[in-house]
Amino acid sequence: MPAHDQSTRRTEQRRAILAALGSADRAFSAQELHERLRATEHGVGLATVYRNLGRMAEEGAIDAILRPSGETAYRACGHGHHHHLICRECGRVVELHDCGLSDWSRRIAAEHGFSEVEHQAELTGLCADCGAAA
Amino acid sequence: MPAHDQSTRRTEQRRAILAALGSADRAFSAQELHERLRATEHGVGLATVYRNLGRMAEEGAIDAILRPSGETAYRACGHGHHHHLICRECGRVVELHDCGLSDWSRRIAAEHGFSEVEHQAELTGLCADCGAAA
DNA sequence: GTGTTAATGAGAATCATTATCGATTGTAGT
DNA sequence: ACTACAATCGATAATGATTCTCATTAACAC
Ligand SMILES: [Mn+2]
Ligand SMILES: [Mn+2]
Ligand SMILES: [Zn+2]
Ligand SMILES: [Zn+2]
Repeated sequence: MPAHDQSTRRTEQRRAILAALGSADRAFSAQELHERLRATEHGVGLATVYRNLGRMAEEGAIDAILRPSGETAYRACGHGHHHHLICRECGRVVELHDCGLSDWSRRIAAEHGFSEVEHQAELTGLCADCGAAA
Repeated sequence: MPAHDQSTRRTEQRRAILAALGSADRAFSAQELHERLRATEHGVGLATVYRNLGRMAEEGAIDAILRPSGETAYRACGHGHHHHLICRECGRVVELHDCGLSDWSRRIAAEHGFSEVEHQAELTGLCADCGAAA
């Protein structure tokens, strides 16, 4: 009488992580999220934060953003192909569902005999608020 | 009578590092470069490899490429603004001095009230050789 | 409820990168 | 060529992020 089921379980920790990401408009690293979760509620173990972020990312539920420092940050984004416009001061993230690279990418790939080409792009700058700090 | 000079010294190690980078068409991480240098010649200390790559990168002498894993790889590139087309199989790097993002970047920035916007983009795929491995 | 087993969490282990600091060495000056 | 000295090197310790271990907990199908 084996309980045969390998589906994903709805744990309290995962709910907390998703909730934290969902309410923010910026991306958080595992460390940052762990810290933030420690305060509120009952906290979530660091390993659990890493595990869930990693899983959710490969399931496509959230987006992984690689910071210039090399750390990975995560954000609950809308679906479909898009890029990010990130404020390098406050971290605010704007989703860009209007991708202007497809044509360029395709053309370059052909010119150099490359196949199965993927592209990755990101814009960084100062958002309206942070840019006001003249 | 102090020897007042803070210029960059021409050390044997730096020459070796530059030579190794210059002969390759792919990017190397500090670890990889250290390993490669260990075989040939008299080898260079790991810390020295890190120091010099870091320095050369911020001096603009070489390019730093952030891999998806988070490690930083370096390559001796041509000057001026450009992007990279990288084979995800063999690591070959093609410099793209034809940047097709300026317009898109500018427009997006204006639309969202961002200023001082920089863009970063990279194409990955299979080069002609690696794509032949049907 | 009970059983099965995915999920958790405290802490050890990895791995890349950085910091130490005494030993070298490039160089301007003589 | 000889000196003086700061820049550089290199062996190694330290850091920091991420992953692994494994005993304990808790979803959830029956
Ligand atoms: Mn996104
Ligand atoms: Mn380059
Ligand atoms: Zn901002
Ligand atoms: Zn290739």
